[in-house]
Amino acid sequence: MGRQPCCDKLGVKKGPWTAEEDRKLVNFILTHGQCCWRAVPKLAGLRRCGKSCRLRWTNYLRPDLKRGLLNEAEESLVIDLHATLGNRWSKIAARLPGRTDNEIKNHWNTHIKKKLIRMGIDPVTHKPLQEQANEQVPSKANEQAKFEVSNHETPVYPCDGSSDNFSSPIIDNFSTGKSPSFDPNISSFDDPWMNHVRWETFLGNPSSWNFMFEGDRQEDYGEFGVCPSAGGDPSWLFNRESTGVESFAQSGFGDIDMSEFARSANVRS
DNA sequence: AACAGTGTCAACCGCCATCTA
DNA sequence: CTAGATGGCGGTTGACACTGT
Repeated sequence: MGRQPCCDKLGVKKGPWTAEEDRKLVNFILTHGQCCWRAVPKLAGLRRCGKSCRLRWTNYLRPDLKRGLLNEAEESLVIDLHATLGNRWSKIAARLPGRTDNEIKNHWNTHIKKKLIRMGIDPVTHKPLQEQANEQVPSKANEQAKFEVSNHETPVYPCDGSSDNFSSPIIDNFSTGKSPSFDPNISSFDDPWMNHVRWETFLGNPSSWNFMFEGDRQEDYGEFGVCPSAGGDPSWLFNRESTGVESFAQSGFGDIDMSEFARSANVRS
């Protein structure tokens, strides 16, 4: 009846992942693709729960991830999207190529929330904080907020639909179906790893999957795994059926013509 | 130098909708 | 049809780093 449990609770390791575990997981996924997470730990030789493997992959190891803090455009976009979507981080993340829901959630809680409060905006409702605050003698925080608003390079737009004049290049791009932060003609990957695995490199030339990490990742990982199989078939990147959701190539490079993508990678669609 | 307080973020927890035997 | 597993999601935690006293 039903399915088998996702993992044997006994003997399952928890806590931070080691470089060795990361290497095993990445090697496994590059070889077999994202399929049944329940089977991943066993097949990859990991004493981890499948759920933990999925999380580690999606939040940290996926090659299409951007690293580092969100830039101003991304931050503004998150604020705009949060105004309409609320705490649906996965939905918000889907609009920001290379960013994960966890990352956005963390950034919201540690940076944006405080920034909005300093600016006198309720981070939940996106409306100005209570009128009583305005009636009080301007506090230091309010003065600071005014200063920040007047000096903010990326204006904070009203998000409650109250302004008919509201126009954001970011949101405008969405209305036309264009991603605001990803231009396939320009390398938007400031991460050395991502630069290396840019599609024209690793899809067009799968043998290039053998590489060394650069910069700070090198000491953690050393030599990366090999290209999936001798043939280097990257079709798993496009295998929607296997996961039931968009693979990372599709979700991460959402605006690229994936049929062209697939053709160049000799992948059956 | 030692300690406390604060910030950051990776990872876990628990819930829920969906899937499947 | 149903019980139970899976995958996904949002909330929370805890370890570590950093800063202030």
